[in-house]
Amino acid sequence: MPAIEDGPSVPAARERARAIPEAAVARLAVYLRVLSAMSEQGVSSVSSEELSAAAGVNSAKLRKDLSYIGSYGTRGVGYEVGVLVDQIERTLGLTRKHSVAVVGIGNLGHALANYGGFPGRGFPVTALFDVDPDLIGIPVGGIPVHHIDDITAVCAEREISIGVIATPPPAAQAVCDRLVQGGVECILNFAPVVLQVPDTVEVRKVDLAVELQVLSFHVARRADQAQVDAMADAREDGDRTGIDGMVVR
Amino acid sequence: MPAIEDGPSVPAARERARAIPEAAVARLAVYLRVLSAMSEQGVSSVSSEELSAAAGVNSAKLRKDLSYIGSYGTRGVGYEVGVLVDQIERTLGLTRKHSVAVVGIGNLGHALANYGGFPGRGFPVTALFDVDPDLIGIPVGGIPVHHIDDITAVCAEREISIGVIATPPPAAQAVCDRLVQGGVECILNFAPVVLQVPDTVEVRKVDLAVELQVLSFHVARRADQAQVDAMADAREDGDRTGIDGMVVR
DNA sequence: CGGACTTTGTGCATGCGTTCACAAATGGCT
DNA sequence: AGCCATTTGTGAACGCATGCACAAAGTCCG
Repeated sequence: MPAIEDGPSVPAARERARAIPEAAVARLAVYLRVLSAMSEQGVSSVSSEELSAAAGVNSAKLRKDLSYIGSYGTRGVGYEVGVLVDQIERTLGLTRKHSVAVVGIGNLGHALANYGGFPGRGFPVTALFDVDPDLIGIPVGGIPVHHIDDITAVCAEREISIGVIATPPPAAQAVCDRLVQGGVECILNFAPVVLQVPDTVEVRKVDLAVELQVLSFHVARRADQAQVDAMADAREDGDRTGIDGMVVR
Repeated sequence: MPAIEDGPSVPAARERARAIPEAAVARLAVYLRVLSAMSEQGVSSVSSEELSAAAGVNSAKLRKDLSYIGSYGTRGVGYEVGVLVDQIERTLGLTRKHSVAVVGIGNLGHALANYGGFPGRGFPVTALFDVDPDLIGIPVGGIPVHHIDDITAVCAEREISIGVIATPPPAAQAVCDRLVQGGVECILNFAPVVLQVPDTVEVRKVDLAVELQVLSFHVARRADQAQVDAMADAREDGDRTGIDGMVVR
């Protein structure tokens, strides 16, 4: 175990963080949840094979993902659940609490606010905002609702690090601008709008319509494939099938 | 023009669908929304440059994405908005309506049910399910709630093509199994659980906790980077900074 | 104590997706 | 009619992520 050794040690550990592929980060979060569940069930050790199966990924990929955060496994044995949980939490920055603000207390906003201390601890929702005068002042999920005009001030004051936008599309960009002005550098956007932000700000988008449309694409692809198959079959006995014939199986 | 020649002819048009990268499909959905908005504003023609800017992507990528669905642009001019909308809708399979079932009428389920005919038409929510006896029979967003024991029967009967899981984590797998048994081949999963499904079924996952944790990672990365910068500065005048010193700016 | 077995960590090849850069095509202008 | 400006469509290079396959490392058992 090296002493302090300055140069390489600390920055190396820090810069490694930059090298983790985005996709791997998302998977680490999944591993973390699985590991937490195991930990609660008293499992103390796990192999890459078991963990990867539980997380639904390839075991080699899992090991590579874990290697991004360091070598915490024991060859011939596996990983210690507790150690892995700690290391992943550290890598994901979950050792510090991140205050979350939710803007737009419609159906979705309600759902988010009531999550309370978000799934898998560590994300206290500490501020809510809306335009509707009827909502302001009334607590939702124990948290009072402020007017969106106060976003900038409140976010700056409470050092909000993550802003969640759950407003109707037309309001999203204006809300986003205020969040940014209030010092928020990470935004989770549920509004179906492409947000314009300075490149110091990180945006992640959850778009229901897109998700459904991607699924729709797969339904269509499947139907087409079934049709192609049917035509291949039909060709064998004379090709009697109409081009737009629908195949139900 | 080849006669039957097996492979190429009709299947070519169909197989193209299979060749569209998943990532491109998701972007097509975004383009579609932007285009619809333009169409409503009376814009009839658009260049790849304009459209890509509005969608927040590189113009070359946009053109390549559009090329996956065919050549519908005019060189020197651009694309006709209406044509593009039609073609994308066709590719995404939006010409047929896809009935959607939502399972789990908690906060999130409510939000989903009340979306009504989902953002950007074409996804009527036609069935709701929950376990809570108090909810059953009472309409939410105009749609009556059934018991989850009836999932299989109702889905089969109404030819539901997309199932949305918005239940607590422990219930998710069982619900999923019933949806699959009812003939649902596409599932949108909001529960933080890795679903096990036959590989004929397509699952897309929306995981709030993962999204937040990825953002958290970025916050941490940024803080670390600031720290590294600060240490580099400090080193110049003697390196007095403690290793775990936090840098607030 | 040594050998066999297990499991990690990773170099390498493969494949996919993104980006560049340019030829081909089209409309408008003189 | 011919040329120029513009913009598409795509071949090719690049880069990243995935998956394989194996050496290194460690445990367990006889």
